[in-house]
Amino acid sequence: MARPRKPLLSRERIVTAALSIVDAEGLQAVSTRRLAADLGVSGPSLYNHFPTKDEILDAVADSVVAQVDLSMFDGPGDWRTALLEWARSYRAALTAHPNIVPLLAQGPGRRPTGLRMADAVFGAMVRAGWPPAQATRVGALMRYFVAGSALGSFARGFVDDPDAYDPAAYPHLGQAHLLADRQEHVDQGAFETGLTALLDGLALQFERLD
Amino acid sequence: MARPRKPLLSRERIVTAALSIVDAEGLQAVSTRRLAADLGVSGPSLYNHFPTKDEILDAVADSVVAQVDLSMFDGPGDWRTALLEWARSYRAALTAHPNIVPLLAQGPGRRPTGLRMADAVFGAMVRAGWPPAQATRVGALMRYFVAGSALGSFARGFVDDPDAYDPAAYPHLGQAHLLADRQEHVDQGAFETGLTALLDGLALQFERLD
DNA sequence: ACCTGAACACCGTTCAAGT
DNA sequence: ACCTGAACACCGTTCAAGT
Repeated sequence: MARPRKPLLSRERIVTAALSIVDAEGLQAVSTRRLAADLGVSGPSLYNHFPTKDEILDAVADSVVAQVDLSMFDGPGDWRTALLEWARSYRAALTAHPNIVPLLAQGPGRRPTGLRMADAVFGAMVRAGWPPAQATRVGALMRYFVAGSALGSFARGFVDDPDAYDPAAYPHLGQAHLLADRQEHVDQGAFETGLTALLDGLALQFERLD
Repeated sequence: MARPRKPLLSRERIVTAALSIVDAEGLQAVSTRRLAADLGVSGPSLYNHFPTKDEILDAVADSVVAQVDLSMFDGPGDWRTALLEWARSYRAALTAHPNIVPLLAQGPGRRPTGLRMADAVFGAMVRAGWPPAQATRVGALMRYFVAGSALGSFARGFVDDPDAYDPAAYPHLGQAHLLADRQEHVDQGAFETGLTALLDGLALQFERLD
């Protein structure tokens, strides 16, 4: 074929196709040859649009974080409600693409949407009366909790097999295998419980500021 | 050489060597050939001790989680102090081997030390008076926070270069490049602030139980 | 500028062969 | 049982060649 009049690829098409593979078959299923085949081109073509495979996956992670709603930080709402809504939107974006979450480990700093998010949270917290140093911490610790909840799905680890758990070794986990079934439910409950606790605790600290 | 009288390898030696590579050069530097070379054997030898490379890395992750102190759950202390000390020990174990953290994404369920940890937390919370359903959530949400804090080091993302941050795009991040320097400090502060908030919030929920 | 096939150095894993 | 070298199908990436 050689060069067509109109480019066959674009960064956007590549990112979309890569995310499809990640969602359907996991991170490890993404190879440059496979991704290119899905797009109807040959492997090396991708290098006209991204310098490395890692940067493709970076862009995929960025596209997921871009789905997080940040509008609650513009509105007139109080900081607590804004953090609550942001955390839920953030978690929803991540759990919609769970296979991508390990990729967020590299930190959001270099990714533009991660920066935009950090900026929005920090700005809103300062506007609400948090001192800048505290505002930085609030943004970071909320992110820890949300990322951890999407990443480390506590219940996902439990196998749906009673024989997997020796009661002598794990005396309190007799019912652990039941959790596999209700994984999403457990995660959801733990997330909401933790979110409430975190915001309650931050409210106590905010009261003590003056 | 063929088979020696005494085995050259053991699961433990393999895990130790793999962790050294992960710590020094990152997850991606671990290949079966490289790992075997560090151990003075040829690549396929590893398959006498582990069925796959993934299981080697799983064992490495397990060995890190095994460093977490759980003794505070046996003692006579209150649940809040136990959770506080556990969270710090947990975070210390993970931040000592930051490159391993993305691997924890697969969940702790299948790994024996992760199960032992879940069992200890759950048992101690129930003993302290938390209803079982809540005790499960408490264990999970604490894990979210600690894993997230080790994983997503908020500050790590910031590049130590003022030009990296266009003030028009990120109006509140003018000083962001300063964070790179103080990354560990920021993370530490955010972790402690979040930990206090989380425990304060859980204490409020605990009071409302009866 | 943007795509191609060929090529490079590397992977994880299998397996027959050695002791 | 535990190690070896050879081999398989794959990888990310480079590059000269095509339009």
